Amino acid sequence: MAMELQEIFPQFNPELLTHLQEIGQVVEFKEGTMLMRPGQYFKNSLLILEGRVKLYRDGENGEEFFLYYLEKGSACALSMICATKNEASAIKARAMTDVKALAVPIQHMDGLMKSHTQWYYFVLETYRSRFNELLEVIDQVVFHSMDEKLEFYLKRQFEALGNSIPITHQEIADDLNSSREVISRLLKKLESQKRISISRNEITRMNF
Amino acid sequence: MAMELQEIFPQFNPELLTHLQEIGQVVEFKEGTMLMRPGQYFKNSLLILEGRVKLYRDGENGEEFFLYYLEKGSACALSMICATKNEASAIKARAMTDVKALAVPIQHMDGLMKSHTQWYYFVLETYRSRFNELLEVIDQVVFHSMDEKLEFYLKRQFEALGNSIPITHQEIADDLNSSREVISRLLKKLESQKRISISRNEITRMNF
DNA sequence: AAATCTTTGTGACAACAGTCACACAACGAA
DNA sequence: TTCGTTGTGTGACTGTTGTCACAAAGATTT
Repeated sequence: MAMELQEIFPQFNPELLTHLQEIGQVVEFKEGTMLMRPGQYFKNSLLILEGRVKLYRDGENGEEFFLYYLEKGSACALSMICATKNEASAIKARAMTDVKALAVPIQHMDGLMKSHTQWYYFVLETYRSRFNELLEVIDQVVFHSMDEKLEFYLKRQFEALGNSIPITHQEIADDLNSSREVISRLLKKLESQKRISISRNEITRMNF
Repeated sequence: MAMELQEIFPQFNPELLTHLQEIGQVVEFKEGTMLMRPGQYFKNSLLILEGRVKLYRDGENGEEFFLYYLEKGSACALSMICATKNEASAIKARAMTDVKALAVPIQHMDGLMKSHTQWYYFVLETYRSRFNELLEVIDQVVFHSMDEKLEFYLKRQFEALGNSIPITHQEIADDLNSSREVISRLLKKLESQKRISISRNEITRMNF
């Protein structure tokens, strides 16, 4: 486990890693589990050790809009932010695979920040990159039409999941807050341009 | 000036305030000036002392989408984030009024974080609230139609500027990345519902 | 007062996205 | 195999938003 942690967080020095192991606890989530629900309070900040977590923004009528993924080596910015303020979260997180994470109780956050420069940088960098990710999402929804949003979406999925995404048109539609028919049509267009290939439950990258 | 700072940042203790005054420098911006352009690098983190700054996200074709305002007592999250990472910014900031700000050189950020708990909380709180603000913006553009976006927009303007907003329909359209005609029509509808009243260069709150 | 510029109002139309209805294909279970 | 379930394809229609053209009202300058 010491080895493991060090590989996942190479930017942390041994003392910090040891400290994290002492105060943290490894927790596991089964695929499909919700790690976080809107309105829930945090007692821990989560560092992802293994697996993939999908973050959504929740609409008032149960819609779910895809924001970004968290993977090995990243932390949930919200769990850190809300944790420190003991505030309710505004997003939903679902384990896309079985997930292993290190839960660091929030009461240790202040101490870590002060005693470990690397932790402090890590937290700031986490905020910064999530913030930028949100800004990119805003770009997409504000300045682009559905076909461009879909391309952006697929690009991000390919980056995270490889050259073949196991997903239904309906799920894409949900992630983009659109409708299945629209997505199907746009996918057909991309397929006819030889940029992707479509089969049941799967989209494969070609000239993308 | 000591008095002034203390009033604007009542959560800071005297030592922190003194320290900030020593290392920081008061800078002024005339109305209309850009405090920040996309691609620009930061050397300072800005604390707003006076005036109102409008933050935009920039589109690829020169569009500007309104994100939020910064006012007295708040800091630019981006200037702190990007500052610490020495990264280029992705948003535009324009002084809506004459603005006075305290510029804190980035090389002092680490020290401040470590030596002043209140500064550390301030920075985290700044991130947290901007982050939530972005999430709310995403809500609006993703889940709502133009008339609802306009209502949300007006609500925020009324909150920031009082019961009368000096603005043209064209400017609103730009802020929402829509078109003047659409906004005019929707405003007319709100006026016919007695929720606002419209006159040239001005929108006044009624039952809003 | 006349001329000009800016802002707002409005109808007609086009384009895109969302909805409905329904057919059909792929897959798994009985 | 057959049946039922899930996923995909497609045409017709609707509603919202964006665009164009132009008129009119309100400011400002001369």
